[in-house]
Amino acid sequence: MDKPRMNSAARRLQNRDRLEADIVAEAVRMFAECGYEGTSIARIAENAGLSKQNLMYYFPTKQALYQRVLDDVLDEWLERMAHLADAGQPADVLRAYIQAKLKFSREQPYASRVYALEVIGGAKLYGEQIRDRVVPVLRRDIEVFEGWIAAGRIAPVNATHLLFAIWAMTQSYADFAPQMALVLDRRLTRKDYDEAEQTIARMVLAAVAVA
Amino acid sequence: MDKPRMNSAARRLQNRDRLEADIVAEAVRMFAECGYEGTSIARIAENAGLSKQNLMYYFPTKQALYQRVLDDVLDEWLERMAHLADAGQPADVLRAYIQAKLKFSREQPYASRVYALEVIGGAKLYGEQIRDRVVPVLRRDIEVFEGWIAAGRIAPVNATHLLFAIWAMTQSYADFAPQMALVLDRRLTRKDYDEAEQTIARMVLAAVAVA
DNA sequence: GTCTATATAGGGATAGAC
DNA sequence: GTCTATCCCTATATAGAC
Repeated sequence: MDKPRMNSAARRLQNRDRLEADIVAEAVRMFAECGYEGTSIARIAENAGLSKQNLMYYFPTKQALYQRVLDDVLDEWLERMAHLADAGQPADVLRAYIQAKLKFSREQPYASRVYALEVIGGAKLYGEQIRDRVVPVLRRDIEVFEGWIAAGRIAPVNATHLLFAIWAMTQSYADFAPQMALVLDRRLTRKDYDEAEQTIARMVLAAVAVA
Repeated sequence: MDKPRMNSAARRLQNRDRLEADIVAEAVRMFAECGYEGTSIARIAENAGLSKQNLMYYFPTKQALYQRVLDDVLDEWLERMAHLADAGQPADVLRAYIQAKLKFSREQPYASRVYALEVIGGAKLYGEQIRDRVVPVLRRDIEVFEGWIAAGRIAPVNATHLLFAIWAMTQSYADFAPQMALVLDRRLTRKDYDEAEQTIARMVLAAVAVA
């Protein structure tokens, strides 16, 4: 991937991108585990392998780093969830939606948790972005459901609460995984996620009366 | 309620109980809004109407106060949820369970959120109590579901994931209420909770194939 | 861009008078 | 039980040398 003849300015930019990505990855993990206030930039820097002052060269304030973390979380999530409701049979779309959201919980648990922590705390630092980037997507999904109902393609359920339910069930496999692990007396495995997907899909599809 | 002839020792105890309850109530709210590290005992004390040093007379450390907060949250929750699965038709028990859990989310959103924050963070400070007090209850519920399946009273679903799903859907009406408010462009009302209850019950009952 | 040094604030916790 | 005063630590952020 590295072009040997790349000029120095481009190499500098690439190094910077890589370093920033390392910092953000460590920040996601720590913000998820310890919360915003419980995480110090010194420990993020230490775990990312640079000094606190050096980290602050790349991210001038803790809030800037936090915003960047949530920006990246949303970028990744929106990219994965895009175009899911565009077309197809309701049952297939719903199954794909559940599968994609659950996959995100499994593959990016820290991202899911950072987002959840922000929402639970009242979205005090990131509410505007949620309003601008997340809410329109959710509203569009609800409209898709309502279109299906109007067309008689699924049973008449409350589309808003149906979406909230799907979101809640899939999200909890990231957020509440620690409690699930205590109940199961072991960490969640890939098989658990597959069984979760089947159970959730069964509930949703049975409620809207499509196979 | 106050007996005029109550002796001074009893009155002192009662005042202490009331003051501690005020402190805990304020602590629940602040821990839910700002997290453990984001909440200072000075601000809890200020909002509860006493000095920081005086608060520390009643709760010697911040952790002690936090433990007390979670103890009280669990007490309240366990009391409300007790005896729900003891008897009755599966459909009635499931409906009552959903209703009770959802009512807790509506009436004690801060309690739900403090608990959620602790779990999301990996239950680092309260994991042992969750293991001792919550997990046995959840396992018993799962066994009840499995008993119904074995007896052919409900369809054969994955009982564990069914319970996780019910927990997730009801819990989210406390934890994710801020995001729901953004989607609806208004705060959740009693009517929203009623509609949520109907939608969740519909999903659960349809999945286990009982009316 | 990375380092040493430091400013400045706030937090939890303690001591001791009353 | 409540107050004043204070210790000690950690945190974010900044200044300036190299």
